[in-house]
Amino acid sequence: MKLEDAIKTTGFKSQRHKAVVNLMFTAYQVKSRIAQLLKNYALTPEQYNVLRILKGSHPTPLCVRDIASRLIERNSNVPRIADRLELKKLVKRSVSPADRRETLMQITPAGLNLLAMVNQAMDEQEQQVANLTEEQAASLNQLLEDLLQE
Amino acid sequence: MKLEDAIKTTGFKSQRHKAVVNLMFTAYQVKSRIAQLLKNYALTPEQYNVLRILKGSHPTPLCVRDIASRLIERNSNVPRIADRLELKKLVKRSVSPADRRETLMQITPAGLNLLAMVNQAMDEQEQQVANLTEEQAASLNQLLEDLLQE
DNA sequence: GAACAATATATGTATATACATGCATTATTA
DNA sequence: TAATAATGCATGTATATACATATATTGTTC
Repeated sequence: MKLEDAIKTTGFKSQRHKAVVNLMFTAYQVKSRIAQLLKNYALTPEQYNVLRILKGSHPTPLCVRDIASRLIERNSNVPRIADRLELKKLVKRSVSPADRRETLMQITPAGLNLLAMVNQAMDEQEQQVANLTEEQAASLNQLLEDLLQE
Repeated sequence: MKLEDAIKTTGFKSQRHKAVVNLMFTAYQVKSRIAQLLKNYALTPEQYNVLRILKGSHPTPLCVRDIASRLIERNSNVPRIADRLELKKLVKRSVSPADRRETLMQITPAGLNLLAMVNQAMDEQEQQVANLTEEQAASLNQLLEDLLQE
């Protein structure tokens, strides 16, 4: 569905104005599609992101601050996301011996298995999530980078 | 800050993959900038969007369903956002005479005043929120539209 | 027109965001 | 080294999202 129809707008005052709304709309739609896919595995997008980060460093554990610094949403509350992942036995936590203030997190074998299944499903549906050629994607990346420059 | 530095990633497997992450990241950054600006007026982005929608139809009131259908985030809980706006006396609610199931919402003069101030601040800072020329914005709009096509 | 279905909104619960505060631990410095 | 500052995380509160359910009202149909 086109943006104007989706949010019942008749017009934008400029392409720039439309682009800001379009950016929010498109990000929301893509996130929703990903969330739907993840629902089959009882994961939220945030839990999935934390699992991916932990897989990236596996078997080396990461402390809470390290995980937070790799998340897009900087105010995500990693301890509470970790609570839910730990309940599902997808990660385990331990106190760092080097600095007892730090909580180390590590993905479990169950977490790795689940992530492998999710990633396969993601790969299979990648064009349904975001239908772009490599050339279009490169253009988009450049524009998004420009957009944030002040 | 560049995307790779911001989320401490060393590489993406494709431009397409990077574009999906970049889309989320950029939308989050822009929304955060807007949220910061709105904080000066004690509004959340969601409250601001509802106010804008009500201003668009003013003085004609809208029912809850009409507002929801104009929001990007379709699962926003309009009754509860309305609770907060009503507490601040920025909107008023009434039961529809035509259909007593419907709750009509209308922006108040105080709401219109606040919105006028916010919109002026937005206009003054628009390049800080999203730094794009009209040409770049048009390209971005086309790419975002393509992205969602299945 | 009574019974049932559909609709509109409100409300409840789980998760997440945004931000403040508190506690334990480590680092600094006088 | 004792006092203080800084750090890392957990936890509390307000708001929002996602979705299920409840209630009131309206529409439909026999």
